[in-house]
Amino acid sequence: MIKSLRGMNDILSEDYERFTYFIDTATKIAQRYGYHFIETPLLEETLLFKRSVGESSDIVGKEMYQFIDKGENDVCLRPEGTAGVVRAFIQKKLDKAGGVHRFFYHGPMFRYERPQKGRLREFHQFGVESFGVDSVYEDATVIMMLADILKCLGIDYKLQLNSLGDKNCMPQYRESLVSFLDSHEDEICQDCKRRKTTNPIRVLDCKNENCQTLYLDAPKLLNNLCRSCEDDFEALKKILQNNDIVYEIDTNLVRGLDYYSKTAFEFVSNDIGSQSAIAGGGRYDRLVEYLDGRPTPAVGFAMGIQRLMELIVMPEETRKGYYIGAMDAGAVDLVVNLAQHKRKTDKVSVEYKAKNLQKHLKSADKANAKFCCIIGSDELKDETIWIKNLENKTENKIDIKDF
RNA sequence: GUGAGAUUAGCUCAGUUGGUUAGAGCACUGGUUUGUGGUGCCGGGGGUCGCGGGUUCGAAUCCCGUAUCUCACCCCA
Repeated sequence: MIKSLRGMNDILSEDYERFTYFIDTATKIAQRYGYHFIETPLLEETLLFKRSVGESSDIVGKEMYQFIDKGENDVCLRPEGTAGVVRAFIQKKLDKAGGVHRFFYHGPMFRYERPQKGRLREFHQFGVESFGVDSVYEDATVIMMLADILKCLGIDYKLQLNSLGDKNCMPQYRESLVSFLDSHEDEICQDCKRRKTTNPIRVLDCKNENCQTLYLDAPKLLNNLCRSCEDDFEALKKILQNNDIVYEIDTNLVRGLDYYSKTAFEFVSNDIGSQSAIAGGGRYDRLVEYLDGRPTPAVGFAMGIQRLMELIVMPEETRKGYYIGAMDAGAVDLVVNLAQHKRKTDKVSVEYKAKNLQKHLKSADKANAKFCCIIGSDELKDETIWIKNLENKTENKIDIKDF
């Protein structure tokens, strides 16, 4: 038997119901906030991700599905969604056009990782990107939209907030952190020694207990923000408070991708195993110019659909449509004919075999139909059809021509 | 990429110190005087016990390899 590749799953039946319910809900809410759908290719030039996500990240360093195509282009399957959207934004010259552009997207992403609960090699993200607004109100609005989506799906979450500073304060902070790490070189773990050179900020969310105790004395991001970053962060907290969004500050929250600045946030859940992040995002004011566009402020988020799936509270299922069957073999042709007619407007399931009433009612019930419609020998004779409403248990006979 | 555990019917799982034709519940299907469903009764189909080797008179059971899933690390949505 040929099986799907490791970490790549089919989505069907109940999963598909949940999946589309999520997409529909998130789409509806994003549109309320003025976002428009954008579809970008699954395959992009490798350089795009190297320059946006960053070579120091694990995603680019070891998790990309990268290969040389028949035209000898170095390409890879997208490991995340933002880079492609930014590329499209620049390619369509929207950066030069000015104004505000808000996009949402959803689709498969690919990372060559060891799969486990809530982590697949092919997984689906829903995300939004807002271009051209530098106001911190936009950061807050993006967070509130995400909160709206989760609330609408009945998902419990915790929101963690941090500010990563900008080009004025981040490099300075990075330096002071590195010199702090230098002075404790002998005490930090192997991973942190590696991070010190590749991506020093990442030491902050090291899971090692020794490291964490040590870093209590390390310089804090939030204490080293420049004036404008500081003001924005204060404003952000206030806006969220005014709009009843509960959050907690986590000075060690570092996003894994290089392009973030200022606002960084993560929505987490305790109910999905060790992969607790269900959505993450932040501001990335420098990314557009990194990718050769005109400098454009931007903010966005992405959520992992598979991680949300089992948390989604689905609306109660209601009976829908018709079940049509015959109790007399001679009525089957008529029943199929009536079903075709009814299908122009309603969901219909037909039973091709003649059965007794009890069997039909059971099947209709199983099919979750609202009406069970039967033609037996009596009905065949007087050209009527027997209809029972399975919700309120009322039944009646009507002329076939009125069905 | 590293370490640990798991894998038996469509699904959830039993299966004794290795011993005849590997079981249950649910699901599917047929029948139950062909007119009343979501909990009646009786029957039926369905498994190369993940895959490949090995030990043994004999392996679902023990050993080795391998694939996949799960968990932890790493990292992230």
